[in-house]
Amino acid sequence: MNVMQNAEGKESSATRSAYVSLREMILTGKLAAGEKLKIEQLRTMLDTGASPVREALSLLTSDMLVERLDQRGFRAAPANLANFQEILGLRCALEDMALRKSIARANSEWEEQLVLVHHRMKRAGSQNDIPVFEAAHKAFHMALLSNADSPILIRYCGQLYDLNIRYRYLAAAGTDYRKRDVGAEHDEILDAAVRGDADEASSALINHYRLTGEYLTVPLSEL
Amino acid sequence: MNVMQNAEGKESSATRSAYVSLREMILTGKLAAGEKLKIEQLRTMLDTGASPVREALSLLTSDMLVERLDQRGFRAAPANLANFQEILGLRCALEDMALRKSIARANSEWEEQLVLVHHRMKRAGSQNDIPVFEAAHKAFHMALLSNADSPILIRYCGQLYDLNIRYRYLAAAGTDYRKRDVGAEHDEILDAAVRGDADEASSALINHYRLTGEYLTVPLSEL
DNA sequence: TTGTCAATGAATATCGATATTTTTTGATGC
DNA sequence: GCATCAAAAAATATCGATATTCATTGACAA
Repeated sequence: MNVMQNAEGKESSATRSAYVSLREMILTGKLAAGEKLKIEQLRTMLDTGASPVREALSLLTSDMLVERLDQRGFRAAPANLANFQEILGLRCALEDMALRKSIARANSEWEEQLVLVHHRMKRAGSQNDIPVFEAAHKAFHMALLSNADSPILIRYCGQLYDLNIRYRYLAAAGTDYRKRDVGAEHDEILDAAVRGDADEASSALINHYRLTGEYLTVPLSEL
Repeated sequence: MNVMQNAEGKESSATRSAYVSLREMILTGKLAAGEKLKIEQLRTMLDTGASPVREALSLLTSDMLVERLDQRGFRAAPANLANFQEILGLRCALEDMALRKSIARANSEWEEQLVLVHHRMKRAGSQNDIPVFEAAHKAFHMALLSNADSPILIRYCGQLYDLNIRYRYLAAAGTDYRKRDVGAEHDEILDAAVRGDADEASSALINHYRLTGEYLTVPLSEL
């Protein structure tokens, strides 16, 4: 008894379950930015012991989603406009680096992977399945960088991606994407990447981020 | 009873003590790269309970000094030449960014801080007090970046600095610094930074790293 | 009023024991 | 010999209880 299972039915530890759940709750804002995270409260919430909760929170520290205050427990990482803008700027710089490295090492296998992941994202988008689209969207962006042969850089980009997601949820109420054709932006990035045009791909990617940034800055300025 | 104390006599938690000790042991190679980290072994080694050890190891995951294998415990992060070269390259890119931002926002307070920290480093160097010099050296390099107003970038640079230190220890046996005048390299960086010459400061800094990289690559190529 | 301090309540951190999982060992059959 | 699989051993992961620390409250004195 007491064996945890993940989505695919594979067994998983209580710590990992807690990690995944807490991560989700922080990213989507179910646990608010800056909020104190009490062990007991989370323990009952997730129906598990204190040890897995503490360990999961310690792990979330890596992702900059949780802060650890010595002898004073944990809290969800605070959110504010300056932090958002820093994340946006770093993403542009680091993903530019990673994308250029990826393109410099381009091969047909990577290009095929890109096309595939892009197709899945489009399909999920047309079916209006938000959670699936979100996963596919991240997969697409990470696939663009995946060929850079630089695990640490990829790790940083992934972290920043998630931190950015969080602000999307924070600003969700005031956001209006209607004036944007996000699909076209993605197409442009994909085309340039497959074509091997690093400058074009990078500027399309950065443009994609800057636009998102502008959309989010207004609602976030109230933080 | 059972109150932990840190160097300054201030109280500290068992988890923090374990974190600091384990970090030190991994950075200096007392715990070898790739080595399995058994809880029981560390528990007796640090004379503390299993919970603080586990939590400390989870925290060290943030720093990429420890890997967590689900249901299979922890291990010290592996080390190899490719990893070292990635770290070196990323340091050059990220510290270049941070240094330029720092210089762009230069003010007299920051410049004074630089001069002060540089002085302390020189003094420690002339006194041949290795541990103090190491701390002062890190303080100098971080001070160069500290004015960038970009906490996440600083965090990344600090992580990469520590990861790099680890390779210095790994390669220590075969390293020979005699042909280098590291002090002069530092002076050059400081001068350019205080002068506000970003291009000069950045190239001096990168040169400093590249030289270190060359010195270390030979002994590390046996890994 | 304001500041200090002790007492109380709440939450964190840690321990020791146990359940669970992985790894090793060794017996068995091919 | 070599693969397979069950039992034993080792290590991890988790629980429940307790010790420790932090936060709050209210009395008392300046």
